[in-house]
Amino acid sequence: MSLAERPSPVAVRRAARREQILAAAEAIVAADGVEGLTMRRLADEVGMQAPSLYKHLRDKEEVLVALQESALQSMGEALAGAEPDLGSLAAAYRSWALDHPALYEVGTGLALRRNALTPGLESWAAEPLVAVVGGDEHRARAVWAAAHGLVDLELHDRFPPDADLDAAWAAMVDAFK
Amino acid sequence: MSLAERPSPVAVRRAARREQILAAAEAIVAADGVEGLTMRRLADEVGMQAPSLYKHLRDKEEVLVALQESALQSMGEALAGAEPDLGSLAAAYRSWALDHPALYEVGTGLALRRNALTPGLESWAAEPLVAVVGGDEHRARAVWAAAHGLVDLELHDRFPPDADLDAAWAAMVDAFK
DNA sequence: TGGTAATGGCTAACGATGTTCGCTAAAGTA
DNA sequence: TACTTTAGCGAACATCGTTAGCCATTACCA
Repeated sequence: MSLAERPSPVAVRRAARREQILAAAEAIVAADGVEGLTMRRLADEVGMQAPSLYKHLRDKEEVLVALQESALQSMGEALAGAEPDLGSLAAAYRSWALDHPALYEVGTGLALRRNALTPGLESWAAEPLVAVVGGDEHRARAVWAAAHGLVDLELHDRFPPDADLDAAWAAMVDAFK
Repeated sequence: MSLAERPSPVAVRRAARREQILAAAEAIVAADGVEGLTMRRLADEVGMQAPSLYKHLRDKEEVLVALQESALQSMGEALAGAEPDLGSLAAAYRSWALDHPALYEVGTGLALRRNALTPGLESWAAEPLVAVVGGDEHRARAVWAAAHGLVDLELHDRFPPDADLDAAWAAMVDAFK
């Protein structure tokens, strides 16, 4: 850190305000889902008027992209903390998603804005999975997709109410073992 | 069909109007995606004003549910027409989805309104898949989810641009073979 | 230290959205 | 023919994301 690069106090405050807004956005989404996230509601939560948000953010999409990044980050940590076998990873994936259903939706339901995302975050999050299938990227994508599909369908209530989802997950893990 | 059950001409016209509206809705979604489907736009397409739509439909959600049903129907037909092996079914699934991306989104992205749906449609559509995995319902759900996950991630641009998705599909099919 | 520029709030407002209301003319029915 | 139902209409409302314009405070610099 050279002197020239030291961030000015004003920049620090600016960044802190932005973080505060994004944290509030995440809280709203966690509490009330994506459809609960409104610019006015968000502004309210941080104690300002909606138009003032635009002094800190370009538009609502920027909020969603930030949430997407946050989701990827948190999910990646959950996967990294799991035992390095397919069953444990699958379980970690599923429980993270069920614990953060709305954030999961934001994280995976929006088209990925690659250039807006921290470079490498994506592959970093997927890394434990790639490792566990022996480095075969195609297989890794198939497993990832299977897990995502199971979660997505479960979250959207697409399985019959009496479906044994534990068994479905087991079947998936078994297939890729 | 007894005499008493024969639908009156007025009921027939009513139903036809409704069908016309839903067909227009499907066309709009196919052309411009779900976000292009607006009540005013829809009304315009069938030559009326937006409020008049509510003489035929309860609300916009009813339109979406109808589209969901239509998607399930069309997709089920595509699957039923495929060769009864996993590779062919997977290919049929994928190409239907890629041919109808927006309809696919409506069909699978919304929470399923089971009670609003034609009973049995769901399991009918899934039938070819269940058959090909030998009747094991858990395995069938895992395969279904894997296919859905692959399509969903592809449609949302979640795979790296240079990813070989044919290979990913092959890996999935191979795993469940 | 005083003057100037940038920052970060505000209110008002716009256009688009889904939807409700009340009216009316036509169609169907007795 | 008289009544009721139907299916359209325009006006309007609340909510949404967002823009414009204004203003006080803050930061910076001669």
